Amino acid sequence: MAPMKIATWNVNSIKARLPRVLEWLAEAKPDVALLQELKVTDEAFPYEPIEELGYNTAVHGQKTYNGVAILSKRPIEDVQRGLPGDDGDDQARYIEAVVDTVRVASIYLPNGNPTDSEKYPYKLTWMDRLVEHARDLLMHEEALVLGGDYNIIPEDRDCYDPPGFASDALCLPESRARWRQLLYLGLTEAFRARHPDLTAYSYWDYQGGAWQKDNGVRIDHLLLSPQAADRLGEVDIDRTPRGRERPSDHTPVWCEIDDEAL
DNA sequence: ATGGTAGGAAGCCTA
Repeated sequence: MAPMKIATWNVNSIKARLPRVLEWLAEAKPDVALLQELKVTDEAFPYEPIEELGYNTAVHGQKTYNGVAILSKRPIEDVQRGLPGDDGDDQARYIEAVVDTVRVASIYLPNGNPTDSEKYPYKLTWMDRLVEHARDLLMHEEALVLGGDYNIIPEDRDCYDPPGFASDALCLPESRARWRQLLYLGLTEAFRARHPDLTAYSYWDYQGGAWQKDNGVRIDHLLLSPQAADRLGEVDIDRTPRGRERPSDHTPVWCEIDDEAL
């Protein structure tokens, strides 16, 4: 079998972005696509044109805000909606499922700005819950890919203007400490593992000509369990969709998971 | 220059 290509993309409204998503699926042909910020309910998700391209779908939608999905050319099994750890949290930011030999999740981690609002502590406690859930998942000792918009700039070199972002929720020490907690569990960040010295971004603001100036940040990530990291093939950021008409402000990040060794 | 742009909802919020 060919390697499994797994991509993550914050589409910023699946309705507004449908032409961009369809052409990207047809061109990039990911086996699994982890989407975030759908901004639609489950009922309003555009299943038909996506299924016509050969994708199965698992959606955890929400009106106006949030919403995540898993698209897969192979069957989707054992779908789990919502991040465990707080039954009172009704924001649709997490969906998990098994595809072939790999467990995958599509994650839309809270932004956390402004930091003097309740949004910042929500981000931090959400990350605490993610750390706890990742710890549970790693106990299974299986191939696991946690992909999504983490709203975390891991290091200053992942940002075009570190001083300008120093007090941003994407960079603050409490946010980065929780990001490192995920890494300390034994998760491997795919892009940095494959490209130790590269500067590359996955998000550019719509404002101020950020794309044209390459004023970007790298906040979309793929975190791999040891069993997935052992099978890691190529990793890259596909800048093409960001340069098109009516783009998302994010662009896809993808990796290959090779077949299991015999 | 505490602006600017995009999306969705409904005349503001989120990013």
